[in-house]
Order: sequence, then C-alpha cells, then structure tokens
Amino acid sequence: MNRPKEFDREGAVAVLMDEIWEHGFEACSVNSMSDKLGITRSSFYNAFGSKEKLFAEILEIYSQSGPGNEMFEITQSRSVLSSITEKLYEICKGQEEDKACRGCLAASSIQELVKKNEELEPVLKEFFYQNIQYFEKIIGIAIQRGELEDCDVRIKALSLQNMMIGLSEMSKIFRNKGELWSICKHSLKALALYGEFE
Amino acid sequence: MNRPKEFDREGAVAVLMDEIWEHGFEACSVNSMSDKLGITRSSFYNAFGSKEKLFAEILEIYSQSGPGNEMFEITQSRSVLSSITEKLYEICKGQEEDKACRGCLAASSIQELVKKNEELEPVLKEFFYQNIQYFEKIIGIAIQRGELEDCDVRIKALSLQNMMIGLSEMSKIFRNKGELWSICKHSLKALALYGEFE
DNA sequence: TTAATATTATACAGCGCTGTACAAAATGAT
DNA sequence: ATCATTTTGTACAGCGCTGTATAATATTAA
Repeated sequence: MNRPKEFDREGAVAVLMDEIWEHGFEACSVNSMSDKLGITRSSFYNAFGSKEKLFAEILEIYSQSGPGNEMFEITQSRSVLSSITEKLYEICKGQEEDKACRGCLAASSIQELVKKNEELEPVLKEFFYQNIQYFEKIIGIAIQRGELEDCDVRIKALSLQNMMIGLSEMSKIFRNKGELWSICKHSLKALALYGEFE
Repeated sequence: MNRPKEFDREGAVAVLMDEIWEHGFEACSVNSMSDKLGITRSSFYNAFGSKEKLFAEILEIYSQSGPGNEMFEITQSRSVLSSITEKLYEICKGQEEDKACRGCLAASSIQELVKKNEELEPVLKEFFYQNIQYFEKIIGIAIQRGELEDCDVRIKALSLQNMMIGLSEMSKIFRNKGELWSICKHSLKALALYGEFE
C-alpha cells in the first residue's frame, strides 16, 4: 500500500546512538547523521521527526539496555550489594577499555541539554529521576535483607548516583589502568555498598 | 606609541568566562563573544589569539580564583577536614542558588573537550592533574596530623575529585533545596573526610 | 610634523546547517 | 491498470560561522 523504507530504522537508531554517544548531541547535525546513514534529510525528518525526538527515543533504549531499570540483576539468592558491585566493576572495565572515552550517555548529555534544550531537559531529568527511584528500591531491599544498616534511602541512592556520574567524567580524564575501579571500589566501600562477588 | 585598546582586556576575559561557563565552549562562537564585548572579530583575534588560547587563559584564572590550588584554606591552627568540609558546603550552597545551573567550569568542559579538541584536551587534563596533586597534599597533611587514618592518598584524592565532579553535574538535575549538601555531607562522612566547622 | 606602531574596521569567499515545499518514485489494494 | 499512500530526491532561501587580508585610524616618540 505504500513505498517501503529503504533503510532499517532499528539499525539506524543504533548507529545514531553511537554517533551521539561519541560526538555529543550538538555535534551531531541532522545533516551529518543523514549522511552517516546514507539517507537524505527528508528521510531523516520523515523517520524520526526531529533530532529531539530521536534523542528521546535513544535515551529510552539506553535506559532499557544499558543502565537504568533492572540495571543490577537482583535475585532472591544473590546479595544486593554484590550485584551492585559487580555491575559497577563491569562499567569501570568497559570505560577503561573504551578508546573513545564516551562515558555514560546520559551523564555526558547533562551539560548539553540542561538549560539549553527546553524539549529534552525534562526527558533527561526524568531518566535520572527513574534511576534514583530504582536505586532507592534496591537499597531498600538491601536494608530489608540486613545487608546494609538502616539509613536515609534517598540520600544513599543520590550518593550512589553522584558517584556514578563522577565516574563517567573521571573515566575521560584519568586513564591509568585499574585506577577507575580502585576509585569505585573505595567509594562503594565508603558508602557501605560494596559486596564481594564471584 | 600605539593606538590604545578600546576595551578593558581584563574585564573582557571575566565577561567571556561567564559566557563560556554558562553556555559552554562550543556554543560560544568567536562571533557571539565579539558581539558580547562590542568589538569586532579582528579585535578578538588580536587580543586573544584564538578561542582556544582564550579558554586556556580563562581556565588558568579559574584555577587560581575558584577551586584549584589553595582551594581549601589550610592553616596550622585549623583542622584540614573542617576546611575541606566548609569549602564544599560553600560550593553546594553556591550551586543550589545558581539559577543558570552552571556547575563547575572545568567539569562541564570535559564532555566538550576530551577527544574533541586536541589543543585544549591536555590543558584541561593538566588542570585536573594539578587538582589531584593538591588534594593528595592536603590529605597527606590530614594523615600527618592524625585527623585521618592512614590510607592510599591517591585513591582518596581521586575519590574526592570523583565526588566533586559528580556534584557539579548533579547540581544541574537535582534542585531540591538542601539535597545537594546532604549528598555531599553523606559522601564526605563516608570517605572519612568530614569535619565539623564553625 | 612625521614616522612607527598597534588597534580597529571592512570585506572576502566559502562552508555547513536549518526546515520546508514540492516533485518523483515505489508499492499494495481495489 | 489505476489510485492512494508513503518514502525519497531536489531545491530553496536564509542564516551564522570561519580565518585572513587589506585598509583606515589613533597614538606617541623622535
């Protein structure tokens, strides 16, 4: 009934996520992204609506696949703190090995979007609000299970988020092998959120 | 012997620091900055050489006046941890009150410069390296004075830096009154770097 | 007054980007 | 085969930005 798309939309979104992750939201023009995909700007606007709508879509995917909800794999049998610690270990290793120094997509976008993009600022904030809600939830579970002393759950969650955003940026500057994980490990222990794993 | 400048260079640098701090390095074009000062681009290039040289100059001033060396006022009579804590309290309060959500100039510039600006990347890194050196120094003093248990000074310094960079970005997202300081206080206590003040 | 010097003004030629508007092409249902 | 629909191609008109080059201007020492 209609002319079919000549490109794979899902694959395109993945490509553009990498582009924006690496070069940043502002540096990625509609022009350059269209070129990257080998399509025209017409097709871009037709498929994604706008750069903003595309980014919102990408952030949604990022929050499902990367960090975000169900970031830590919490199970009945496994220690919450170990789950947190292992995931952060993986993140540290990943960032140390990332030659492009991309850090966390959401954290890196704060500077470019807050107070600079009316449409995307609330989208990005919502991402972090949900993240914190999730952190609060699992920290609550850790307390219930007796893995963690009773404490202000929100402040603990925010402190963890704070540390993780810090890591994202630190990973771009301090590139000594193993150092990022040392910082993370020390900070987790300090926050009483460290658990041995494996 | 020569035609005098028709503008105050020192004042101009201060104005441009505010511009870049608020809008970011990339968003500030030579055009817009020249307009802001009411001078032509010729005069801009003549006075500052390039955007990059200007930024390096600004960062130098920032490191002397804002954070950076001698950030914490360490004296013989005063507790090192109290000095750290008080300074961070001031930073938190300042960021909470900052309507423009500017955060830390250096931290905010990481995303825009690392892997994106060959000339400024090393300048920005040097800023953080010096910062860490300074942190190591004062943490060493704290240990000497018995204010802090013996520990890996570098990791402690990096963890502090990590937390501070986190705060810079968190301050743009989480704007509840007093929350930033709560995070900071909790994290400082966790790192054993908290000291009462006043 | 003149010459030397530095600042400021004007202009150039080119680049990439924006969003839209309209035409062309490709498909499937009727 | 035609029609409706959607995607894709081409073009428009305008904007801001870049760095340099050359000319005009203002100052002061000689």
